[in-house]
This record gives sequence, C-alpha cells and structure tokens, in this order.
Amino acid sequence: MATIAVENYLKHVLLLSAGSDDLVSMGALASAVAVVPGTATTMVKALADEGLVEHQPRHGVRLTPEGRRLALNVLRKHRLVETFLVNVLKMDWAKVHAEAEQLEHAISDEVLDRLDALLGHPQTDPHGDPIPSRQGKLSSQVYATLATCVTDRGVRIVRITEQSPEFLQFAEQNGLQPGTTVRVTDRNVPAGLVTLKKSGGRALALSIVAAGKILVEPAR
Amino acid sequence: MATIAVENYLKHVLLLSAGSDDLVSMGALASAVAVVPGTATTMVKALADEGLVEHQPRHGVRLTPEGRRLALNVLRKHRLVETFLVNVLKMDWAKVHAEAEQLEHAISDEVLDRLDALLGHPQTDPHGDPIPSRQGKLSSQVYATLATCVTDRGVRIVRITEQSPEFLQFAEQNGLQPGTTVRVTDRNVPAGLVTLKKSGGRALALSIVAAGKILVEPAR
DNA sequence: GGCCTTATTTTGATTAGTCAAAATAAATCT
DNA sequence: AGATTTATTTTGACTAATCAAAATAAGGCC
Ligand SMILES: [Mn+2]
Ligand SMILES: [Mn+2]
Ligand SMILES: [Mn+2]
Ligand SMILES: [Mn+2]
Repeated sequence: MATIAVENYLKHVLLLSAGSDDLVSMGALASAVAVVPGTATTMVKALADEGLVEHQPRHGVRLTPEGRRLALNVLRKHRLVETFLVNVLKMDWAKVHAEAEQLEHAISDEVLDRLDALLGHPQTDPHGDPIPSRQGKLSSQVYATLATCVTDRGVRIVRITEQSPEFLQFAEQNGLQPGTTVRVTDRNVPAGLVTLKKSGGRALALSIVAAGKILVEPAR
Repeated sequence: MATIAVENYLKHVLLLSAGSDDLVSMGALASAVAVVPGTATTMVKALADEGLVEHQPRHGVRLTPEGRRLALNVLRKHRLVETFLVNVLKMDWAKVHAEAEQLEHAISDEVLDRLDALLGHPQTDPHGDPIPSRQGKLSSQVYATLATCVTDRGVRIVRITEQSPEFLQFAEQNGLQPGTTVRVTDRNVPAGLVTLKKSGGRALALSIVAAGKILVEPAR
C-alpha cells in the first residue's frame, strides 16, 4: 500500500505536470508538498525505485503509467470528497480543501464508488476542478481566464484554480463561482487591473494575477 | 495533534477498560492494537509522559481525563462514520469497521458535527454500539446476552459486541440484528449450545461463546 | 572560456513507530 | 520456600520521513 506521503508526492507531480508530460522540477515539487528540496530528492529516488516515477537527475520527475494511475485515484478521491462535503454536508467551499487533503488517504475504493453514485457522478468539484473518471481519464480542457478573455462580452466562470481559503472566501463573497456569468468591462495591463461586472451587479476590481486564477468560457 | 498511532492506543485503552476504571494489561493492549508487547510498553511510556495515560509499571495502564477525552472523540468518530457508511452509503455492516478504522483519524471535528446532524444524532451505531455524546458521555448500560438471558421469553437484540466481518455476516444472514426479537428455546451448558427462535422463524443453534456476543433486553 | 548564481543532490542527524530477542519481575505450582 | 511458567520491560536494530547545511552540477553572463 502506498503511504500517505507517497500519495501526496504522486498527486502533486500529477498536478504540476498539468496535462503535458514534461518534467516537474524538484523545487516546484518540494514546495508543493511543503518539504525542503533535499527531502523531495530523497523521496523521488525512492519512488523511482518503486517504478512510480521516472527521475532524470538534475532535471526533474515525471510519473510512470503506474504512478499516474495511483495519482489519479488520489485526485479523484480528493475532488469527490470535496464535492460531498459541499453538496451533502453543506460545508464552506473555502474549507473543504484542507479536509479533503486528509480524507483522500483514508477512503477505500468502495467508499469512493458509493460517494460517486450518491453525488450523481459529478464531472467537476465545487471549484470547477475536473474529477478524474473511474477509468483514469482527466479532462484537460483549456480555458481563458478573466485576465485573458474577451472584454465586453458575457463569460461564464467555470473554475477557480486556487485552493487558499482566503481567495475562495473572497470569490464567494463577490459571487465569483462556477456558473456565474460576468463581463470584463476594462483591462488595464500597465496598472495590472481588471474590472468586471456581474450581470445586474455593481463593478468589481481585481488584480491581473487574481483574475488569472478564474477560468471562463464564452456565455452562449 | 495526536498521531494515528496515539489515537489508536488511546481508543483501545478506553475499549478495554470497559466502563470500569481498572488497569488495562499490557498484553491485552498490545494484542488489541496488534503490536508486540514491547512496543506497547514503549508507546505507553511515551503517552504517560504526555499526560494521556497513567502507567503502573508491571501492572497496566489507565486513561487520564485528557486521554479519555481524546479517546472518546476518536470513538465517536468511529461509530458515527460506521453509521454514515451503513445508513447513507448503504454499505455492508460487516465491512464498515475496517473502513472506520481509517476514517476515524481523518475527519475533523466539524465534519463530525455535520455527520452527526445529517444522521439525526443517533445514539448507537449499526451494531448497537453506543456513540459517545459530543460532551463525552458514553452509555455503559449493562445488558444480558443470549448466553445469559431468560429463556422462553421474547428478548430484543440491542447490540453485537464483535467486529469481525465473519461474525457480522453470519449474524446478518440469520437476521440477528439490533431490533430483532428472538426467544431462547434451549440452553445446554455442558454441550455449550444455545438454541433460539425468531418469532415466526425456524430454530437456530449457536455456541455459548457466540451467544455471549449478542446483547439483549426483555422485549416489552 | 571562465565566473557566478541558482537548483539539486549528498551527508549526517533526528523523530515516530515498530520488531526480535534477551533480561527481569511477578505469579503460580509443587 | 524454591522452582517454573508467564507477563512485562529493556536493549539493539530497522524503516519511513523529515531537516540543516555542505557539496556539486547546470545554466546564464561577461
Ligand atoms: Mn493529502
Ligand atoms: Mn477543488
Ligand atoms: Mn484506527
Ligand atoms: Mn460498531
């Protein structure tokens, strides 16, 4: 059985490689799992011995098919648990990430399946993050963000790519959640500012960096 | 934060001391947590240093008030999780114990409270085991068992004190679950045999040992 | 090409939890 | 009481995971 630490490393390699199959740097991995770089190196070498990752010393890591399979299963647990916590237990969507970080290692595949059924086989979690399918398929659709999308046109928020409670709470308070339609009224790059309006709401200003964390699609 | 190992030790000291406040022997504790006796000694000394147990060398352990508080919280999580798994996810009651053994260490107090509310503040889990209250009160009601109760009188099953999947599956298959009313038709101590009948069912034989694991109360 | 900066790896220690097997104390049995 | 059996503790060793700090390699810059 993979330990909790192993599951966390694999999951973060998956998240950091983001669709593409290029190498994940040690530094990025270390800071994602919140360990010192040397620790990541040690662990990655152990994972490579187990055949879960491929390690190119001095360059980075990537998942093997087996490592990817495990990582996807953990990610599926994480996101289904988040969905359960929000949809069934009515928890604050800003808090469920920390909760799921633990639970993803404690639930069995059977509980996973039953949760999935109870929730009606959701495609995304409460933040719009895609839930890997039981067969290990993970949607990697590319979206525009509030920092890059067309202006003066309605766009629908599909995903918030940031787990910090602070950001999520801010988004919630301003109604920036998956499903909401907004319109970018102004984008001032030198000032690093994006201004937007919810249909029938008042204006809201956001930094370009913050806007870049909110994925959108054209509102049909 | 208490580690998973610490939580397990504390929970088992609580279960083994069963209401009374006498000492739990090292041997019993070691086999409950499935470690070698020396390991239990080492851990108990560490727990004593943390003020979670009182260790009387060569005689045994008992929980301090603080250790008891922690242990009750873990036990509450365990039993509420079991209840959730059976009542909401419709899992087999024979399998939920193993599942809860992991989950009891992964859920936060907030999730605990929400689960409790979702389930309607149950008093017992699916096996009839009492669920400690949020304030740390644990019912210690004493019941007769099918090995000791009156014969030829209806008795209602209130609890199965045995977690093994085999036993629970056997009990389920024969309709021996909390709530069911049965009647002991014969008890042959020398032969070590108990015979009983479900109201309107056929006879069923059980060893005295097995019968002793099924707690009952007079059916009014 | 050589130097400098930065990322990565190595080395040496530490902590939590565990086991095997030897040592010791307590109980039990002649 | 003395001997034997049984439970507990001690000792020494091991694994997984981590950090601090020194050593090393890459990549970019003059
Ligand atoms: Mn995690
Ligand atoms: Mn999410
Ligand atoms: Mn447990
Ligand atoms: Mn139970």
